[in-house]
Amino acid sequence: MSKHKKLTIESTHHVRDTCLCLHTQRAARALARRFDEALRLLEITNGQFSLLMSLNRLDPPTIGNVADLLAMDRTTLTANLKPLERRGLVKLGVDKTDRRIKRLTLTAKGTALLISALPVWKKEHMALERLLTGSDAARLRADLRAMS
Amino acid sequence: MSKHKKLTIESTHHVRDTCLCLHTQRAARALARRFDEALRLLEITNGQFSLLMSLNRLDPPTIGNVADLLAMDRTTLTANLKPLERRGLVKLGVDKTDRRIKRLTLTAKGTALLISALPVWKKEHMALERLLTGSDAARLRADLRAMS
DNA sequence: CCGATATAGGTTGATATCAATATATGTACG
DNA sequence: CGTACATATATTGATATCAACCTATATCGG
Repeated sequence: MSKHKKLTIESTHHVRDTCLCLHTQRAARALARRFDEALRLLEITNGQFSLLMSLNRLDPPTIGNVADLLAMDRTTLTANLKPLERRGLVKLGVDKTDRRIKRLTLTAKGTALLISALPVWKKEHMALERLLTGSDAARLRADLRAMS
Repeated sequence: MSKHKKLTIESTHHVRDTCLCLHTQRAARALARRFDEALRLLEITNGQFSLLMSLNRLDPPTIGNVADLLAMDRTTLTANLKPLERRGLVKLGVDKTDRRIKRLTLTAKGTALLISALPVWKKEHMALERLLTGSDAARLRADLRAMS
């Protein structure tokens, strides 16, 4: 009996209109394109910007630290670091007391890049927030965090 | 003068805490993992589920139609269709009156797959919504659409 | 009909994403 | 001390993502 169910157009519309995963993937793609475009002159992507930014700490973070912060698989982060290391924006060093651990540090070049990227981010983010008039950006962020 | 600015920890924290692009990418990764995991037994990913679902229409959509709906680059969609076509879930046909256009249709196998995926999606989505207690899911969806 | 332009889609190359799996190092217990 | 377990990271293979560029088809103006 249940094998012979039909797939109605209505159930498709319901998924399409309510699925928070789909809505989030859509927004993620659109926002990635928007910020990639804004940052293009600096030759970094939105993801590289966020990753580099997360390395600006007093104590150099580990791969695991950053992967957790970005809600990203550790192996994805390993892959993402490669082009940044190749370009001399990031340096990987082994921890002194635990040789399993790698410490990630921004190079001077990486820091300089972030300094010039900051106003670009600021401008683009203000433009983005203007799309949310009537909405509370803080609540949106809280919801996104709750789903992460 | 402005060349010698410093990159403060505070500005890093500000970006990290407010950037809607970063928050959305994080949530998108986490939600993708969550739904990929739920759908694993059916051997489809969240993106394949959304893509297949968007083909359930009376008039078979074109590549461009679906790419717009998913806020996805046309060339990405072309790539995503390949494994689905290989597995016999989707069929690509040329439009009769305009031979530039391809029409995408679900096969019987694709439809059957969606029918068994629907309750999985429903269960997982309800669990997700429970993470948003105290928030309005409709407003969250509206905000995500506004940024797309 | 023909040349210019526009539209639909595909191809290539780089990076991104993750599961499954493997290696290396550290820790705890017997 | 040494074996078992745990932790941190890397490698591989598949798919996802997009920009830049390319091809094929349609349409429009003359």
